[in-house]
Amino acid sequence: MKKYARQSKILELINEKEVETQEDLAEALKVIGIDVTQATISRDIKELRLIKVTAKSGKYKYGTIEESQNSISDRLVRIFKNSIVSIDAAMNIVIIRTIPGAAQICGSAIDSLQITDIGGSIAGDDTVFVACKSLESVDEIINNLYSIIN
Amino acid sequence: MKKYARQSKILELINEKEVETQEDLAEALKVIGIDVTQATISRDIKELRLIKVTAKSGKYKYGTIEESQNSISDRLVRIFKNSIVSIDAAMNIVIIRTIPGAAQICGSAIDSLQITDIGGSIAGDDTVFVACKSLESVDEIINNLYSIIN
DNA sequence: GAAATCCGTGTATAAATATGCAATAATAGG
DNA sequence: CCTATTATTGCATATTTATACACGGATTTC
Repeated sequence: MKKYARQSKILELINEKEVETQEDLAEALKVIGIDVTQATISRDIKELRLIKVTAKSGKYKYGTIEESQNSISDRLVRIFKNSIVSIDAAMNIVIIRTIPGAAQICGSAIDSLQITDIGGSIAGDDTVFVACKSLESVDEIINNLYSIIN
Repeated sequence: MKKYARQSKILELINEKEVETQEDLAEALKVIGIDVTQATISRDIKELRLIKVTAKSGKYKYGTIEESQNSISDRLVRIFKNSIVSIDAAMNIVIIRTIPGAAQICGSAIDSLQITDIGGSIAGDDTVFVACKSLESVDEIINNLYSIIN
């Protein structure tokens, strides 16, 4: 049963360097004396639940879910940036206008940020209403949102 | 700029049902009036940082990193199960024997479980030493480990 | 100890995904 | 309003990944 020793090595390898493809991985393994085909690696990767993520370079690389967690909200922030048209307020409601169809996703983005003093949000097609728990917190929340965009 | 509206829909779709391939996604989008090719979806998926995960059925499906977080340690537990040969103790050190080459990965598994009273662990090739903070906690920790295996 | 079963793997290939290039659309600058 | 620049997308295809099938070796069963 050499499978787990191999899988262990695979984890090591993808931690050490950016492995782009399963072929690459197969080659790297061959160097250290483990000789398997891409097919086997495909199966290992499935078992290990490894995922292909985009490295800083923009290239793909294999990684673990754990290590990718940092970049979670990253994604939302990026979408956020690109779809917000304006931010305004009416009493304790922050009104965010987005490009058409993007309100839902911006809503989720905001929710996932877990900003204190936000009671909740509701999103239509191009507008998100964010309910602030107090009038005092509105400005801060707006600033908070702006800071994400910039 | 219909891109973000589309990406928003993509997120909705993969939440609603198990989408296996990018082609499937393209078809589902077509149904709701969004007509794009697989190539575009590939790019969207890269931007959204969606990942292919194994659904309960064993099939692949697209998902977000967030939703896959539950299954994180899942993986480690599975490896754990399959590579542990024996668990024993010497004073405050729990000694875990694994199949050759699997000690490292088991060590990481244990670390990631964040069991209280474990000071740390060190792994060779087929043996892991787990340092318990007190003699009293040893039994409990061993039971803990056994329960994972079963 | 032969037969049946299971597991891990390679081979070959189908299936799925990523991408270079070109066209088009959106945006900005004057 | 026109031009330059940048973004978005499709098409075609290269690249990458998953898998059906077959096989060998272990393990179990009777």
